[in-house]
Amino acid sequence: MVNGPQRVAAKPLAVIKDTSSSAGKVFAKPSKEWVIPERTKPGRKISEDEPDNKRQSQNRLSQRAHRARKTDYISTLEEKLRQYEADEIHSNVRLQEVARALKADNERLKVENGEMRAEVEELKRLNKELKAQAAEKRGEMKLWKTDSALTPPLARSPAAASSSATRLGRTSRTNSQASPGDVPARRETIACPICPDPDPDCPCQKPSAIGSTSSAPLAALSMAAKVVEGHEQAQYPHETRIDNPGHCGVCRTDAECLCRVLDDNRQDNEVQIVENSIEGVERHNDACGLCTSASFCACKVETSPQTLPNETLSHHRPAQHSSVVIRTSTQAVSLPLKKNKAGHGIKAKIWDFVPSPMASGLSTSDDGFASRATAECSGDPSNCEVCKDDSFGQEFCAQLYADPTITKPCDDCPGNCMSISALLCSDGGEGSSESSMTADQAWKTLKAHPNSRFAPLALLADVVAKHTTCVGHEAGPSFSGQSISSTAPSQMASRDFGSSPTFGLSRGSRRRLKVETSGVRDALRMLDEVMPSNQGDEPEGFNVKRRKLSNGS
DNA sequence: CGGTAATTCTGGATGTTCCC
DNA sequence: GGGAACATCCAGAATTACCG
Repeated sequence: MVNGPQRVAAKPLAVIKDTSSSAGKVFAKPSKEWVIPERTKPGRKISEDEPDNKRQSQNRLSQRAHRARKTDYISTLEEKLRQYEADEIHSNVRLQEVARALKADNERLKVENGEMRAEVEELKRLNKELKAQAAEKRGEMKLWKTDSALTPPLARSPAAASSSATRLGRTSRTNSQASPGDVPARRETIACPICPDPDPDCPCQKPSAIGSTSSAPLAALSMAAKVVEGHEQAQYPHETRIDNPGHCGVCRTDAECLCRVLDDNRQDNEVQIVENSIEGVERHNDACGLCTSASFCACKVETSPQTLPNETLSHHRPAQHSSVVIRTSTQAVSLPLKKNKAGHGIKAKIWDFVPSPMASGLSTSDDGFASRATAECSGDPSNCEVCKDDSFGQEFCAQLYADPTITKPCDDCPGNCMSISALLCSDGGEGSSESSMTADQAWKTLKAHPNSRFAPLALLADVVAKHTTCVGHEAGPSFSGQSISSTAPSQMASRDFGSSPTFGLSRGSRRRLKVETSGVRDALRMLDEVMPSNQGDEPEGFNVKRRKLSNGS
């Protein structure tokens, strides 16, 4: 019977959750020994009489099997649906957390961007002012040259001129050509309203005399140039700057040069690059449902990492730009359609069920399907390929191995396998008459029960452990999924199992546990008695009427 | 509260299709 | 052709709603 355990089991009317345990474990206890009359099964009774012919008998059995498969298929689909819904909720919560973090990050970056843009604007304004002052000064000097035929003040004192010109980043052609020892054929003089043809030795030609009138702007210019130079040096520390305004190596004056035009545009370009980068990302995709068109969102990073120039952002904020990797459990796993055996024209069996990777607790490989579909639960939580991604399997195996009844060494076991118990080990070996299954089959069977989520796994593990027998161990890498050679207990005697924390087996070896089906039945019976904490998990129309107790309550 | 019809659930019987 | 799988129909038992 497919639904046999649900029907046969007596359901407790109430359970008391004892939360007084210091370990925080919750054990369900019935408030009393309820004796509920077994409800008669509705519907047509199964006929006891043997069919007349073979065909009739075959069809009857076939139809029963077919209905069992159908029911199992539907229940499995319902379980998958519940898991998908639970995972969807979980992933949505995580996505919202990521969205909140990214939004805060975005706001912070916006503020920083605004500050930086203001700073750039300020520097550009200052740069223009300095250029205007320099141009004005040049025009003034030209005027002096042409109109008064007088030498500019800068040229009168080689030291002062050199100093000022050096600070301005340029060198006077006159001074660079004249060595200190040379006597110029005609010294350029400063125009003097008193001396029509001033003598170079005249006090009016002394630099100090004119310094008060003309060197002040130059000093300010020099100071401003230092400010700009310092800023540029800080902004482009990797560049070696030549000590002149045009650092291209070609220009020697402060006239228009391509290198300075490029310098002026560089700051604007830096800002523009960042803006274009972000806009490019924004234009790409905003279909996650959380982001707005003007916001930075992980979905854009996730979908188009190539559109985000990492070097640009990391150049500006390498330590603050948080990288976000979203890995939700509800990533679309494309389940391959079941292929016909011959590839065409062969009808697949309707109720054959291919367990999904999620439902079976297996992770997906690159091809999107279970790569460990043939893996088996070893029963050892520290050495199990199947359970390592399955919380139910991990917890159950951990409880199973933590059970005090199975940590007791077994003196009688020929392989020192630390069997479940001496009693079970002595008579529950390979030759046991009790029908049995592997640990893998046991926990899969238990997990398939609808109430497995609400069950106290410690109790389940305890029940199973009392019906579990060690039948030897398997050597070899259990994670590889390759065939593992079993070792007879008699062959295990010479092995050293003493050093491993997991039952004395070295990593890569695993025990072979045989679980009696009676133990699994007991556990299933326990699961039948577990009252789901949330009745809303029950699928609609799922035998709601049959839940009514026959005692009239 | 008892009777009754409607509904639901379950299983058997039969026919069809497809594969080996 | 035999057998398996499936769909469909039908019967039987239990449950439920309704009414007098």
